[in-house]
Formats: sequence, C-alpha cells, structure tokens
Amino acid sequence: MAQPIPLHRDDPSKAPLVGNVKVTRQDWLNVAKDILISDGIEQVKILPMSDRLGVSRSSFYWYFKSRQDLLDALLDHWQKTNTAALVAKASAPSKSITDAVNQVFHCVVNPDIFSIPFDFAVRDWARRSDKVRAVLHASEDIRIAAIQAMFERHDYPEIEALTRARILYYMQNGYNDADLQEPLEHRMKMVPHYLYGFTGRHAPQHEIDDFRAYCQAIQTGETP
Amino acid sequence: MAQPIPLHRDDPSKAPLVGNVKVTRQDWLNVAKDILISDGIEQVKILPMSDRLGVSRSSFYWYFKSRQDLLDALLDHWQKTNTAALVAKASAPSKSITDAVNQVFHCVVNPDIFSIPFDFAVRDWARRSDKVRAVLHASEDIRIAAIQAMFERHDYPEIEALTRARILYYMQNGYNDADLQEPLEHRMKMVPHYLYGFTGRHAPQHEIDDFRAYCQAIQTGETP
DNA sequence: CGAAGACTAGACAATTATGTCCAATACTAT
DNA sequence: ATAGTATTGGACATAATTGTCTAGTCTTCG
Repeated sequence: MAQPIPLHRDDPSKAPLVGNVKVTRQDWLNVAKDILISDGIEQVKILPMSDRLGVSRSSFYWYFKSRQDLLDALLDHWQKTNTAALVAKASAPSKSITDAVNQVFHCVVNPDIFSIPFDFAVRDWARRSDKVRAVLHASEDIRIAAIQAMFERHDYPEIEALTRARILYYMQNGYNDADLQEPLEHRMKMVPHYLYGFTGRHAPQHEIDDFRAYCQAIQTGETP
Repeated sequence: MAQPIPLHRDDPSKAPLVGNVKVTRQDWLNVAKDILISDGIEQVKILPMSDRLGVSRSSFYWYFKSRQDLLDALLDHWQKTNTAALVAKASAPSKSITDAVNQVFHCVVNPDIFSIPFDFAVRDWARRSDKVRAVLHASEDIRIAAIQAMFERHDYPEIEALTRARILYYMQNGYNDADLQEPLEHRMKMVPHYLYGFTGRHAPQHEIDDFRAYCQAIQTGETP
C-alpha cells in the first residue's frame, strides 16, 4: 500500500526501489536523518521509515540491532560529515584572513558540504540526551579550536583568535528556526560586523566588499 | 506507587497534595510546561503527568478535552507570560536609552518574569508544528515591534531602531543549549558591543560601565 | 545447477499511549 | 445532615510502537 519513496540513495545507479526491494544500511540512515531534521529525534520511528523505504518493518533489524543502534550510527554519521567538513575548511591553506574566513563561510552557504538543518537537529537532540550532548560539546570544541588555529596562523594573538573564532562559529547558530528564509541573508550581512566590529576595530572597506562579492558569487551558483 | 510531586502550584496555601488529591487545571499546565522544557513537546504525555501529580490518568480528561486541548492551553499560557513580560519591560517608561535597555535586559536575567528555557522549548516545538510556528512568529513580531518603539521613543530613526531591536532581541537567543552555563555571562558581556558596535558607532564609556554595574547588581541578588 | 549467505515478509508478544464510560468519593451550600 | 456538584479511580477499547522468531526469496559464487 505504502509507496516506496527513498529520498536519496548512496548510488543512484542502483536499481530503483520498486517491487522486491533491497535497501542499504545507508538508506535507513538517510531516511532517519531526513526525519530527524524535519520532525525531531522522537519521530525517528521504525514503522514510518520502513513505509517510506517501501520495505517491511522487520528488515530494519537486519541492519541495526535496535532503534538505539540506529541513533548511535546517525550521530556518528553527523560527526563524520558536518564537523569534519568545518574543520577541513578551517584548516585549509589561505593567503589572507579574509580568504580564510571565506572558506569557513562555505559551510554556511553550501548545503552539500555542511548541512545547517542537520546541525540544528542534532542540537535539539542534544538537549534531551546526555550522550548526544557530550558528543555535541566535544564537536563544538574541536570546531572552535580549528577556527582559532586558523586565526592564529594569520598572526592573531591567542585570546583574540579565540574570541573571533567563537563569534564566527556562533554566528552560524544565531537562529534555530530552520524554516525562516531570512537567516542566511542576515548572516551574510552581519559577517563583517561580527568579525571586525567586536573588538572595536573596523574592517577595511575592501575586505567588506570581498565578503559581499563572495556571498553573491555563491548564491548565484558559482563555487569559488 | 508513584509519589505525588507537584513542582509548583498556584496557591501554596492549599492543602499539600497527598492522599486524596485534588489538582487544578493550572497544576496540569505547570507539569506540562516542566516536561516541555526538559524533554520536549513529544514527551508531554498524560500518564507520566498523572503519575507526577499523584492522580489518576483519567482525571486529566475532566480538565482538558484532549491532549491537544492541553497543548493549546500551554501555548496560550506561554504567550500570556513571556511575550507579555517582554513587551511590558520594553514599554515601561525610561529616562535614558541605557535605562530602557537595562529594563529589557531584566528578561534575560530574571527567570521569575521571563523564562528563557520556556522560550527555547516553544521555539523547538514551533519547528514541528505549523500552528505553533505561526504563534511564535506573531509573538516575535510583537516583541521586536515593542523594542523598536522603545528605541524610537529615545529618538532613534525608524530603521536604526529596528536594527537595534533585532540585535537586542536575537542576542537573547544566540544559544539554544539550555544547559550551558556560559550563555548568561557571555550575553551580558556582549550587550554593549552588540548594541553599540553594530552600526559603527561606539557606546560612551559611562554607558558600558552602567551595563556592567547593572548586570553585577542583578547577579548578586539585587533587582534594580 | 545448487548451496550458502543476504535479505525480507509476516505472525506473535509486550509495552505504552489516547480516549470513553461509569461508579465512587470528596467538597459545598443550604 | 443532605442534596448536588466537582473530582477521581478503574475497567474497557483501540492504536502505535518496539522487538523476536521463523519461513521464505533473492543473489552470488563455486
């Protein structure tokens, strides 16, 4: 009765999921992720997922020991995508601090390398699970440390590098309303101010212009 | 078996809730609010609430038509406490803009008039319910309009008043980790910067000093 | 071709939730 | 006191969810 509607598979070349279906462990994880993002961790339930995948509910237990086993895998998957992506961007070589910040900014504007909704969803989840909260805080420490190191590579003193790292990082999380259209545009406008206005200094005009051009380029589809 | 543990009642002079208990509609709402804050709306379930109140599950249906009826009442209660409190603070007369901002700041530091965790919880809830989201957005518009009007009363031009209002308001919501200890202190430190650094101007030193003194006074127990 | 392993469907059991109904009890006003 | 109302407890019905078990089907590989 239920239509198989897999939202995204690993390998699109695989046979379509109709008739006698076979799904992968990653298919279950992807559906779980979608539901986590849209409806919260409480709604990650086995029967609705199996309906969506078009397979029997009991097949789930071949791939996962239990619902908790799936949730653990989902959290692990989050760490290995979002946190890893942010750290990679922050650690990449850069010829100026503006260039470096632009690279980190990639994570805010390019959903393919960093999923903001996924981050929000995990944050919500963390409020209700000690284990997830511990993982989240550890990840945040790693992320901020990577950004701090980035500033330090561009000769900012340790304390100021940490302050700027925190502002740059938390700026991304200023809204927790995933449906709001405004956040991205608003964030982009505020980046130079947050980054340069906080300590009392101001950004050189050409750096602000660089930011604006960069944001526009990404929004119009280019990926510098 | 379950101990009756009402967390807070309307009228403490009432008989303690032991033995043959009678609870009020507000008791149910208070428990629902506590659970909403600590565990999310999904966990607001009737059986656990009745256990906590020490009454039978079916008694619930005397006070509320259904679970949804309770949730509607809970959302209504939120509007009539938090939003009303913030608007009241923003609308109160003030002899300077610093004084006015200090008054709004009351909502960040005094849990008795404005519950930040309650606000966070409703925000989470809104992500999963169109109805709640509509109410939340309407409330935010009302709040920001009140703060904007406050700045306008102190002779800020309309656009700048709106910008400052948004910053002052969203500053409160920069963190959505209700368990973190840091947010309050961090927010307090950043208030002057957010408020005065954004448009390129800077706060007079005496206003920053006023903020600091104000925050310290509240933290040490005084309520100016 | 045929067997072993990978994967799925469906039946069964246990738990927890919502909601209804009615009898029983406690409180209040006369 | 007692009648009437307010409030509660427990039985019943229904649905959703997790998990187990087993028989069966599909795929792959010798």
